[in-house]
Amino acid sequence: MTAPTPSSHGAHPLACPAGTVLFRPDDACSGFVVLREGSIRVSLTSAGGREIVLYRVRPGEICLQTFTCLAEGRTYSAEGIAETELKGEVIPPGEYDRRMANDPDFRRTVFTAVAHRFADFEHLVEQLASASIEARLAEALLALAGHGSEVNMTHDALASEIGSAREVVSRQLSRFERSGLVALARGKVTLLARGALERKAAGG
Amino acid sequence: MTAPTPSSHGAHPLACPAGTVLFRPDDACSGFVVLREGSIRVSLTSAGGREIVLYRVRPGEICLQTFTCLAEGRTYSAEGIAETELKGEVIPPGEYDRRMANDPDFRRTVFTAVAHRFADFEHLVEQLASASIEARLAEALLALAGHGSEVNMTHDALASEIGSAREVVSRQLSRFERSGLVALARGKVTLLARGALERKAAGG
DNA sequence: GAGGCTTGGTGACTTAGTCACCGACCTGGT
DNA sequence: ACCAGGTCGGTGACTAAGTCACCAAGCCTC
Repeated sequence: MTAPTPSSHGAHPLACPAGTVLFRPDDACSGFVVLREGSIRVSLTSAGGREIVLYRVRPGEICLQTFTCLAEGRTYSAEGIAETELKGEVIPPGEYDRRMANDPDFRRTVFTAVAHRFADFEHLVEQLASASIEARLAEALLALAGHGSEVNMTHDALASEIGSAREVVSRQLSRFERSGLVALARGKVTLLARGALERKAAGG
Repeated sequence: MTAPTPSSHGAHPLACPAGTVLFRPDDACSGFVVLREGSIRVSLTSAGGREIVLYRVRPGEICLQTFTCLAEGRTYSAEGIAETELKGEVIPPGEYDRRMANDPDFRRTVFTAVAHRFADFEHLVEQLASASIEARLAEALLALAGHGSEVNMTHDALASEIGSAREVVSRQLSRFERSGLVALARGKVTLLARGALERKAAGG
């Protein structure tokens, strides 16, 4: 998959530091974000204060929220935060519409990205509806560690990743630690046994 | 919102009785369904046998599964069943691509529908992540009853609607019945107090 | 190095989900 | 009509998950 190539006309540059709030619920959408560098975390916070991370936008991917807002002319319903420094372009709504109509490559890229996101969403629903905390946490740790073996996040942040509560995550991490699967330190989880975690993630 | 107008070329008619399985996980997608009459229930069944209804396709709406399959050239990941007799057309993949490229109205309709579906999905995730069974069941009953006041479904089917278990639904329904919110009969729930149910659905 | 904030740990409790089982109801056949 | 087998719903007992209240350890700033 390639990122949509930004047009030289209409698009304006996007550059902001880590921690920037890009959008909140009820914000109007200022344009279609084409990310070149960095990572955006998109999350929902329910009435009870429970937060859940829906997905992350990385270079070459799209922000589904933004797509939805542009297609229906509505406001955002989730929150988007820059997890790292961001670089990219913002294609304003008019320009976005024009390119969707006239640029087949752009259109195809957007579609494929939307479809892909949807598959992720389905996975999220399936996990929420039927996977154990043990499995969801193991999966999240593996995903967040990437190729490395460290996850630098608080238990609270991990709870948001899987849509659960901090205490629940703490207790599950303790169990993982006692089984020798991870090592714990303040704000950090070190994976010691990927294989075993993968088995847990698969529900074994 | 208007349904995409079927082309006189390429599309072939769809007509099948209630209960027909339209697609299962891993099936290839035979084309884009434009529904004129009826209702398709799309659900996921996880490894543990837990089923959850993702959404229903009604006239003027689209099947997101199908969109995903066509956009990425992949197989289905969920199951689609005709809840009622269906009438409509199937637009084969090639024709679908052509119309997405050349027919702005068709394209806009598909986009809007995809965006709308996504909003529903987000709501589902939010509910799964943080709403109580009481609230989810109340909401489901109100949605399933529509303008009427009867829901002709078994407790098992209701459990699939909210991604829970039959026993849990039975117990919650008993509580609703004791509070005078519903009346219960085999395979049927009658809503007696919509207002109170609406309050429950909102988390009150 | 004291005070305040963030992070994590824990016990007690509530809510939800699972398992096993039973009884009521429905349907079709004889 | 009666019975057999299937579907549907109810229930007790247990486990898993989420909530609430609180405390202790680390960390940061002044």
